[in-house]
Amino acid sequence: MKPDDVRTRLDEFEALCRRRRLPLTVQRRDILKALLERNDHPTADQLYESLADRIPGLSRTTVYRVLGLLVEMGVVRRLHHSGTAVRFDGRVGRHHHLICKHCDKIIDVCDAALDELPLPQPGNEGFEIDDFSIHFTGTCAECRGKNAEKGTPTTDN
Amino acid sequence: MKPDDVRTRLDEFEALCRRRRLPLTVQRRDILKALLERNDHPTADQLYESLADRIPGLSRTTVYRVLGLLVEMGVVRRLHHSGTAVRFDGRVGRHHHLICKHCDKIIDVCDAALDELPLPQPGNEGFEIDDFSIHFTGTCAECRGKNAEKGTPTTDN
DNA sequence: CTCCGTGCAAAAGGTTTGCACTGGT
DNA sequence: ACCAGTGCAAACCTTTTGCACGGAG
Repeated sequence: MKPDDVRTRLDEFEALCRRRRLPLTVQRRDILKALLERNDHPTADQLYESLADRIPGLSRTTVYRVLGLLVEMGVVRRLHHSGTAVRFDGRVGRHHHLICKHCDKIIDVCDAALDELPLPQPGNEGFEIDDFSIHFTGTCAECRGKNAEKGTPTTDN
Repeated sequence: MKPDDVRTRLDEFEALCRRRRLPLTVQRRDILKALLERNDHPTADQLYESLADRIPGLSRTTVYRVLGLLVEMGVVRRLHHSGTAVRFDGRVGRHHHLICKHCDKIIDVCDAALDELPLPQPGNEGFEIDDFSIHFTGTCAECRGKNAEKGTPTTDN
């Protein structure tokens, strides 16, 4: 991410912390900064490694905790957010997924129209695309029911 | 998956085993069958639990090993196949990913045309879609180079 | 007899939790 | 002085590995 964008995002984060009365600690700021500065979707451990020398007494635990907080605040995202266990899919053909962000349920979408979308080649030369899969995120019927009862459909993640 | 489809898939698997001179053991067949019969993208452990009483001495290890074999054979798929560690993404806006199936590298795709695709609502009533993200799988420039040297572009995962 | 798949147990990551300490307010 | 964030260590969960047993060719 470009330095200017990083700065903007950090400022937004700072504002968000103030609004939520959350202390903006060095660790929080630096972990977010380190994540924003790289484009390679690092793991918690990779972030820890890259920060360990800059923030001497930094603990892995803190990296995990801060990342969890950032996700909860909506400032960063988990990729493949299902707990930690790998999930398997018996369907090998092209198909897509509905992923409920409340209960992590994954529902198959077999829709020929989606499979045949006229996909523009993304400008990334050199990458040879074999296949694709669309991940729709949202709220499943079941969780909608539950949230409707509570009257809080705005459970932003 | 419908019983007929399950049967078809199991037959294909049997044929594939014969072609590869791989023994079609009870465990292999039943683990695949259990996966095909459910639509909820189970974890290895969930499959183990559902099979433990049907196949008495079944071991978790075998479930993991057989699932690995099935993936390698192309009969089933891993969802979010990056190793085991969770990866984080600093971009929270709509964007997409190129995922190299050789080195697991993830590259961001920020392409307005992709973001604005006229997406048909999948027929799944009740699911409220907030957003989506397209996962393109293939081979990154770097790995293409490596495989070209080796002359073996068929490093199937 | 040999080979390979399996089961068990132990190891190897990755992530979370309990508890004490510390820094800012 | 208080509260929340942090660090350390240990626990926990998922996955892999080493080794011995047993069944099929």
